[in-house]
Amino acid sequence: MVLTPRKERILSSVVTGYVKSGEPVGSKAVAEEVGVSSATVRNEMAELIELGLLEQPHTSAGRVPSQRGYREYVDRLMEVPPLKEESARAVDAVLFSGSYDPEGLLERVCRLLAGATRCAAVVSTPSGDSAQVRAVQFVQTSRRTAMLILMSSTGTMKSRVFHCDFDLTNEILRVFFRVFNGKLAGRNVADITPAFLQGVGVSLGQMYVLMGAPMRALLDAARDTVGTHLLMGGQMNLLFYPELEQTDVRQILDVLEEREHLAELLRQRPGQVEILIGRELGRPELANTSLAVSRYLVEGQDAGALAVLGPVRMDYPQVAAVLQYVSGQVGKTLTTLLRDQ
Amino acid sequence: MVLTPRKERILSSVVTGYVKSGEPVGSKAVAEEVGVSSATVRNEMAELIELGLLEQPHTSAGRVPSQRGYREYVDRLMEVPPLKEESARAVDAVLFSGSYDPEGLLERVCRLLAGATRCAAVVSTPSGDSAQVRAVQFVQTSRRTAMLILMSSTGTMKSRVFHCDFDLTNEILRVFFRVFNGKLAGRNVADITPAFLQGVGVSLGQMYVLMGAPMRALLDAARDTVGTHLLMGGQMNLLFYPELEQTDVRQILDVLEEREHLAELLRQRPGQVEILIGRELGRPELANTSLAVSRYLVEGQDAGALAVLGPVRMDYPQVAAVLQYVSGQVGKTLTTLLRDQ
DNA sequence: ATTAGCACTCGAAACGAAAGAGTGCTAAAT
DNA sequence: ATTTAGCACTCTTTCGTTTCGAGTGCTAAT
Repeated sequence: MVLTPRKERILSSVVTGYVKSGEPVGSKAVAEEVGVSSATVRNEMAELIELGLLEQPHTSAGRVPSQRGYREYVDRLMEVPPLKEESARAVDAVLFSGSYDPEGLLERVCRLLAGATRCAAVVSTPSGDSAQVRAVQFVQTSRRTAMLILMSSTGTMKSRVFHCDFDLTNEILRVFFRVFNGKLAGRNVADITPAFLQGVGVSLGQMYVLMGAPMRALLDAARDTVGTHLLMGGQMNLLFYPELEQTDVRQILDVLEEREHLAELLRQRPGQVEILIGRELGRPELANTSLAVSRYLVEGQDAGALAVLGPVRMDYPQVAAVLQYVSGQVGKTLTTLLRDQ
Repeated sequence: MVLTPRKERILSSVVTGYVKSGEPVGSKAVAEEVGVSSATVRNEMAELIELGLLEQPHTSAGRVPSQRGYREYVDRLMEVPPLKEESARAVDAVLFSGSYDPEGLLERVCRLLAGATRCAAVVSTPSGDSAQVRAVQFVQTSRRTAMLILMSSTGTMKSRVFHCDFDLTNEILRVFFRVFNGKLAGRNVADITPAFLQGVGVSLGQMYVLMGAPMRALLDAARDTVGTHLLMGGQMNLLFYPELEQTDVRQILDVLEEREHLAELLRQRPGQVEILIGRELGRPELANTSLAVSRYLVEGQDAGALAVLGPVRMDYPQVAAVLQYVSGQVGKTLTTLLRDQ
């Protein structure tokens, strides 16, 4: 689609105007911005409607961008400003405050994104597909309970408390430690399956009966390590947009609870902010929303995604700027965390 | 306030009718239920208005319970049915599934309450005021990072990962272990303050310089152990009630974010379900909501609270039944967990 | 003390007119 | 060939009016 420069300016003006006000934009307001008469603007806008880039709620109303119009704007017209110095500093502050584990970091990032964009934020944690078992630790927590900690090569730590119906002596815990680390160290976490543990069990002979509880805990922790987790925050921000009715919001949130579908949407090309507009999201419930996704890299490898869900009438340049900066910083920080190991 | 039995039946009928429909209740509907003519009901309702137990949105509309009317209903008229067998079983299933740590359990309970009542749920964890340090464990997680785990006598475990700018040898971790457990075991967790750690530091001499990071981690973990935590869930359920406008919901949720105020509201008498109605909550933003609180006991001691926040037009008997049963079971379960230690 | 009957009240829904923002089109100007 | 001024037209919004009906309050009969 090739537009004359003036049509581009008019389309941009309609988009920014509508994003700001939420009201259809009249030819007069656009004319002032573009510097031609309102009649000219009207003629041009009529053609933009022909092209399917604008819409008219009804004759004699102003114009509103169509979803294709937003697409054109996002793909070719908008400029993503660099993040303001002070905002960038605020982001960094959040990143470097607090704990040293990836999941905690990403949780803070999720809240940050929600706050900075006034939208709902979704963050996916790195998948642990390729993670290997670094070590398994046992810590006694009471006479008959202990905590199992599974540490992986990707820096995650997952713990589970388990309960045995016999007293856990130091002796027994040492045995657990020896057996688990002996069999597992260096293995792919993804290999820890019920079948695999069955196999381990057989080789243990009678000792196996003692190890049911820790094995269940291990399995659980492994599943947790391998899987991608979705963190969400700021869902309430969607209530701020009058074009999203209460019922709409409820439906949107229901869709967000379908983890598989959401995870699918986050699978975008890494390297830039990808934006999905309205019906492009493939769900009628989300037809009035847009999703901006930016994947982050850890050690140069695609690892996870940061995303923002808001109304179609979203401030795309602002959101893109935030996502771009934050995903870059998240990637760097996580890489450092990992390198350090 | 003494009401004739018939007035009681009429008030009950108005409350249940209004709770069910959300519409003002007319004399005809009540008449059918109570078995007298609508004119009689109208006369009685007029007196109930005099008494301040009912309200009339306008002449020629049906009646609506006033907040005092709800109060009367809740205090004297409603009967709390025992929880249905199957519901009780569902609750138990949630309690006994999953992990063995109190916080995890209470999180599940929170979700459960939200789902079962279609309201927002708030759960406070037991305070660790009186907790003593059972042990401090260190687990190496990478060359220069380790996890500190603080286990308390109340069964909680809080962990923090910390980072040192020197390599953590086994030797060093053993020293950490000896020092921390030597100085802390058996002490009140609440005593772990910056000042106290300063004191410990002085007695360590030069070794102190190594211990900054783990001490900060410890402090953080201790704060976490001592403090009461508020878990919340199902905030979105409030969107289901048309009488709560979008803006109202937003304000309500803002108030819920004020942890101190919320914690204050949960400080009720243990032993029964306490219900606060509308303005009794002391915040104009909450004037259209009610809170039902039930505190749970661990080892016979008041420990924490389960609560449900919904519209004033709440199904009080149902909510009370759920809370009563769940808080009983939570108390039992946590007590067992603790005893086992 | 209760109830039937009935006029009355008040909000909600339906309708219509007026106002106003913004358009589309035509003809003049550049 | 573009651009613009001018003007009639369209469609929503707003506001006042009317209508309708649920539900009441009161009175008189039971």
